[in-house]
Amino acid sequence: MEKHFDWTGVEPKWRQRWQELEVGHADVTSTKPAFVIALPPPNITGALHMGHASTFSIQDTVVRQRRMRGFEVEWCPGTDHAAIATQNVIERQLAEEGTTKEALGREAFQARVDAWYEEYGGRIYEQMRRMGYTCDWSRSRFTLDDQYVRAIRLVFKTLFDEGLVYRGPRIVNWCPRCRSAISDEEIDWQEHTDPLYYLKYPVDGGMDITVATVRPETMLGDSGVAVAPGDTRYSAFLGKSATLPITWRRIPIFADAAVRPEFGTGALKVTPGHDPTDYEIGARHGLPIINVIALDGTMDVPELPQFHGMPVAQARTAVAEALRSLGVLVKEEPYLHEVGHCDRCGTLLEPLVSEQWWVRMKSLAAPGIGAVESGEITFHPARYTDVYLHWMRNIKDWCISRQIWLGHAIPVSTCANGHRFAWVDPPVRCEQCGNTELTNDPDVLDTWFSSGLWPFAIFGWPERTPDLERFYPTDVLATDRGIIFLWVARMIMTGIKFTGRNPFTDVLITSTIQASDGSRMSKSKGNVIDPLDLIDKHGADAVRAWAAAVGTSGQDMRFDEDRISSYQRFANKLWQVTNGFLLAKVGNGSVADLDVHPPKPETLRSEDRWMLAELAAVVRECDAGFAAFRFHDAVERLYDTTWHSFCDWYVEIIKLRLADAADHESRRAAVWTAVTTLDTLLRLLHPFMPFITEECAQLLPNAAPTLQQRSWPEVDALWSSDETAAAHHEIGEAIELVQRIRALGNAQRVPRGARDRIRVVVRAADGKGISRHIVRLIGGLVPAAVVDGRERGSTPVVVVSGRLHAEVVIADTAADASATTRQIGLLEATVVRLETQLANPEFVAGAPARVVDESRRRLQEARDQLEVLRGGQTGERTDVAG
RNA sequence: GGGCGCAUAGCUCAGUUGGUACGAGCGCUGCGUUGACAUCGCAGAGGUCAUAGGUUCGAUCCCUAUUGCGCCCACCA
Repeated sequence: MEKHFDWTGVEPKWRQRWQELEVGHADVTSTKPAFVIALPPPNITGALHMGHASTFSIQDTVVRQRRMRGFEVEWCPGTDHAAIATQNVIERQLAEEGTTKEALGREAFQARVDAWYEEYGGRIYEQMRRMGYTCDWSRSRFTLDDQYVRAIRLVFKTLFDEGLVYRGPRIVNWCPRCRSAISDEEIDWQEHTDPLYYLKYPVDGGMDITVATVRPETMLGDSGVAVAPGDTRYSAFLGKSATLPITWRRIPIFADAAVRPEFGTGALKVTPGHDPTDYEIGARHGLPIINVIALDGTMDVPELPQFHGMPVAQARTAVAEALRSLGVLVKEEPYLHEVGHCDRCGTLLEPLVSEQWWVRMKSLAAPGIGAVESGEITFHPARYTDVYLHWMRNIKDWCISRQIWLGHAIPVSTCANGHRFAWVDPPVRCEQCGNTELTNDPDVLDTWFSSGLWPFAIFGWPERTPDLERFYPTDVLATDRGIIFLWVARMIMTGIKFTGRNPFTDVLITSTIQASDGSRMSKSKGNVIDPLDLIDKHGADAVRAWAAAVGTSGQDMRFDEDRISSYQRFANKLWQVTNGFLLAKVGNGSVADLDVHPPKPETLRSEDRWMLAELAAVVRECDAGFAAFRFHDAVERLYDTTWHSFCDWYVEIIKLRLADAADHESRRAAVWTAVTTLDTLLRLLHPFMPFITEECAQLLPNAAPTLQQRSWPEVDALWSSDETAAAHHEIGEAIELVQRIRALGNAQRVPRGARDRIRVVVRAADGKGISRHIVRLIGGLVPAAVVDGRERGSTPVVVVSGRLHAEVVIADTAADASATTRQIGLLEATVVRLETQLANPEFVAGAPARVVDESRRRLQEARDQLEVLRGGQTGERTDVAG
C-alpha cells in the first residue's frame, strides 16, 4: 500500500473515465430540469492563470453538484479570439524576430494568427482538463466560428438598421502603437507627476491671460480660452480675443461651466482636437477642431517645421522651450495626475478626433437596469449591484470600431453611389441601387462586441436550435469583477435586446487572487503563479478545494500556498481513512465485508447516532453554502466534520467495538455507520475534490462508475430524530470530559506507557447515573486505568463537563489542584458576570426572554459545576471500565 | 473629487439578522511512533476584534469621525 495518497496516477485515470462516460455532455432531449453555465471564454493569448483557475473551479464545483442533484447540466466552454490582445502578442513576437506585420503582409500575418489559435486553443482546453473540469467539450465554441460570426453580423445589422449604430467623428482614446481607437473601458489609468506649465497669452487691449496645462504641445491646436461663468477675475476678458504664441492665432475668451475656477489660474486653454473635455466645450461654443497630433503619435503641424513629425513627448519640451524663450512660460510646478494608457500594450493614449462606429447605449441600457433593479438578475456579493447600476445609469455611447488587423470585420459596405448598408452575408451589389462597386468598411469590431453575445450565440442564435430552446437563458455567470462593465453588462443588454430574456439569473463575482504580499499578480511584475505548477506540487483536488474555499468570500485573497497544502493533506487523510482504515482494517481488504445491511435503529449506539447527527448538520450547511454561493462555509465544514468528527472521534471510538468480535450486532452498526458517513461525506466533497473522492468511493459499497451518477445527499429522518439529537448531546458531553481528562494527563507529563498511573472515576452530577456504555467509551479514550474507588490518601482532581464529572487521581504525583483551581476560577467569573447581568433590571426587562432564560440556565449550570468541584460530590459511583 | 471594500491570534483568513469577547489552517510549545495516516495523534500558549466617540440592558457586529491599505468611478486642464 502506498504510504501516502499519490494523485499522479489517479488524476489521469479519472479524467479519462469522465471523458469516456461523457460526464460533461448534456443531452438536449433529456427531460431533467436544465442547469446551464456559459463559461467565460478565456482569451487565446497564452495559458490559464490563477484567475481562471479560481473562477473555473468554482463553476465546475457548482456544475458537479447540480448534476448530482438531478439537473441536466450544460457547461458550455469556449475561447475568445481576443483580437487586440492576440494581435499585440504576435506583434511582440514579430518584433523579437526583427520584423513587423506590415513587412509580413496580411496573409502571412493571418497564417501566424491561425497557427497561434490552433496551438493555444488546444492548450487551454488541455489545461482545463487537467484541472478536472467537466465542460461539455462537444459544444466548444470559438468567437470566430462561422455560426458565431453570423450572429455578430446580424446583431450589428439590426442595430445599424434601427439607427442604434452610427458612424461619426468624435474624440476617442487613441493608442498610437495599436493605431486604433479603444473604448473608455479599456483605459488603464496610471499616476504621473508632470510639470504643470503656466502660459501667458496676450489679450486685446494690452492685457494677458494665463492658463495652466501639462500638455503645452497641444497649445498649437488651441481654439479658445474658457473661464468659469461668474468668475469676476475674468469678467473684463469675456468676449475679447487672446493671441496664441507661436501660431499667433487669435482665439476667443468665453465662459463655460466645465471650467473649475479653483484649478490653476481659473482659465482653461481649450483644445477640442485633443482633450475630451475641451471637445465638449468646443462643441458647445462652435470652436474649430484643430488636429495637431497624427495617428502615429507625432506632431502634425506642417506649417511649423520645427515641430512637425516630432513625437509628442519630445514636442512637449520643445514647445515649452519655445514658449520660454518668448517669455510667455511664466511658471512650472510639479503636478500629480492620472494619465490614460492602453490596457493592452501600455502605450500612452492620445485623445484625438477620428471617424468611428458607435452604439447608442441609453435605450439598450434601460431594460438592463430594470432586470437588476427588479432582482431578476442578482449579483453576489450584492454590493456589485450598485457598481453595475451606477455604470448603466451613466452609460455613454460605445466606440466599437478598431483599426487593427485582427477581428470581425465591420459588416458594412458602401457602393459607388454612396449608399452605405450593413449585411449578414457578404453582398455583391448595393441593396438600394444594385451597384456592384462596393467598398467594405476597413475597421473591425471591438472584441467585447462579440463576447457580449456569448450566452445565446453559443447555442446557435439566431436559429431557434434545440440547444437554444433548451439551454438559454443560462443560470449562473461566474467571473472576475474586472469585466462587469466590459462584459457582464453588455451580455445583459444584448441578451434582453435580442432574445427578450435575461441571459442569466445570478452573477457570481469571484475573489481576486493577489500575490502573497498583497500586490496584484502580473506578468510584468513576474509574480504570477501558474496553476499547473500548483497541481504538480499539491494535486488538482487541493488547488480546486482551495480555489472554491477562497473564491467566493467577496474579498480579495492573498495567495497562501500553505492553505493549498492543507487540502493536499486533507486528500491524504481521506485516502488513509478509506483505504487504510475502513477497507484494509475493517473490511479486511474486501469491499464485500463492508456491505452490511442497515442495522435496526435500536442496535445503534450513542456514538453512531452522534456521527449521524453530525452528518445531518454538514449536509444542511453544505446545502446552505451552495444556495448562497458561499462555498468556503461548505468546504470548511466538510473538512472539519471529516477530519475531526469522523476520523478523530468516531473512528477512534468504534475501534474498540470493532475489536470486540463477539458483538456482531454492534459491530455491524458501527460498520454501517462508518460506511454511510464516509459515503455521504465523499459525495458532498466530490464537487470540490473530484479525483480523491472518486478514488475513495470506488473502495466502498454502492460504487457507481462515477460519483457524478450518484445522488446528492439528503438528511435521513434517522439522522435528525429526537433520539439521535439526545445521543448527540450525550456523546458531546463525554467528548468534552475526555478532553479535560487528557489535558490533566498531558499537564502532568504522564507518558503513554504509564497510563495505569492515572485513575479515573466518572460520575453524573445529577445523581441519575451514567450508562455503562458511556463510561466504557470514556475509559477507552483516556490514558487511564480501571479503578475501584479512590485510593487511600489521595486527593482527586475533579473535572466537569455538563452533567458529567470525573475524579482523576495520578499516582506518584503530588495532587496538583491547579487544574481544579483554574476551572473554579473560570466558573466563578462566569457566575459573577451572569449574576451581575441578571441583577440588572434593565437586562431582565429589555432582553428577549430566551436570552434571559439562557443566562439563568448557564448560571445554574455554573453553580452546579462549582459545587462539584468544591468537593460536594453527590451521585452514584461508577467505575471506569478500561 | 465621488463611491465601495478591508483593518480580528506571529502569518493567511472565517465570524449569517447585536446576546457565553470569537474560530480555522499554517506557524509556535510540550508529549506521543510495529496497529489508517508523522502529509499523523493528544494537549497547550497566543487576540483590550485599527483608534475615538455614539446608540443599546448589552457592540467585533449598528451609527459618526479619524488613521492606514486596496479597488472602482470621475470632464484627470
